Amino acid sequence: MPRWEPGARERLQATTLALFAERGFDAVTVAEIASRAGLTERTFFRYFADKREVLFTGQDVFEGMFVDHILAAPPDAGPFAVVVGAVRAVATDFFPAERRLLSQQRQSIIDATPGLQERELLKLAGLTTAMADALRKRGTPEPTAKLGAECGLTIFRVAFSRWVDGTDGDDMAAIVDSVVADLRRLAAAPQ
Amino acid sequence: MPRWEPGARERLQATTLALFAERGFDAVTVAEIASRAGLTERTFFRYFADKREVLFTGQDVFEGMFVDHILAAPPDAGPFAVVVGAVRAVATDFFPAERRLLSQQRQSIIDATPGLQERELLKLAGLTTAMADALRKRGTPEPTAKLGAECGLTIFRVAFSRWVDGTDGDDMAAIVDSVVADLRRLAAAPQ
DNA sequence: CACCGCGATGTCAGTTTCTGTCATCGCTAG
DNA sequence: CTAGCGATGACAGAAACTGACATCGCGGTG
Repeated sequence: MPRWEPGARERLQATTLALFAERGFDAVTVAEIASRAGLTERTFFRYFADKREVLFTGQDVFEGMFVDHILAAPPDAGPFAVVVGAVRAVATDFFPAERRLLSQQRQSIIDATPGLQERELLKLAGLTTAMADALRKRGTPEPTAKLGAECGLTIFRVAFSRWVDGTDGDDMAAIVDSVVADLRRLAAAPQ
Repeated sequence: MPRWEPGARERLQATTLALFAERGFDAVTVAEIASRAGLTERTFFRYFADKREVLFTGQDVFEGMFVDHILAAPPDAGPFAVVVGAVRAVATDFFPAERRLLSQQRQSIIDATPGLQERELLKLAGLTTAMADALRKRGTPEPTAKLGAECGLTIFRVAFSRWVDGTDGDDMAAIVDSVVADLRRLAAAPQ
């Protein structure tokens, strides 16, 4: 028989989510998480850089989806259209209606704790630089690449928060389209 | 004679900035800051909520400038124009050419440390919600208010980073205008 | 089969950030 | 003169992390 139960990382993550949801980020100690997962505090920190990071694993995969979509877009498409397409595609793939309750629970944990909001914002900032890099790789020049990536993030953020709220339907793609339309109308308004 | 030297807060802030610039955020302990300022660690935490917060004092004043400009705009102006006007005005008032080197030094400290970037992003997120609230107070309806505020932040961020880089001239207002033009062109492009 | 080394985990000690609580003592109001 | 206020110190302690080394199943090698 193996020396330890397998799946340490998964156990740690599950325990963490449960405890955060139950009592809030601040009231949960790493020692407690580890103990409930049948592990040691030290082992927790071998898997996760810090207590917050548990909620943000797989960010690189997420980022990669955006980047892949941007790089795979037709070469003659404009940067705004490319970014919007990537956001719509990822939004649809990554956030099906079944996932809404899970996202909602995760988001309510984050929204309740400034420290977790900070981490989320940092990850999203990483996403914009990844998108800007991808745009640049396609030939988009510099002021526009950064700006396009920021717009993409804005669209994503606004759409995601509306989707999680659940007040307007469940269709993430439709919400994205609606936000894009709002944004274009807004920026097109006469100065 | 008074029991203690006056200006504890200012001493702490000055010492902190100097030490961060000299050796980096991580290599400086709060105990050391306090000791160099002739105070105690405990007193440091009475003035600043945490070690990072020293770099972000006066954020409420900064936020207030944006809000005031938004609320003072002519009632018939569109949300995008209002936000752009506020960004341009604050940018001009708050970031004169003389301040560039100071901003540059501060920013290089922040950019060198993820923890400080997190805090900066949180403060900027607070700025957008403040701007969105101000827009709403003017009568801008909900999807647009949030979106307008996000656009304002995007413009500010991009313009500020260009200004700090110093590659294109020193005139913050001109940079803001250029970024706004880029953004409008970007969003206006055919899908 | 015996052995050896790898890899995941444990153990322990230590640093640093941050908090609660109470003591100190100039200054100011009455 | 005295009482209390307000800024600071002193101290203890929790909790988040880190570094160094020990443990020991397992898998491969001879």
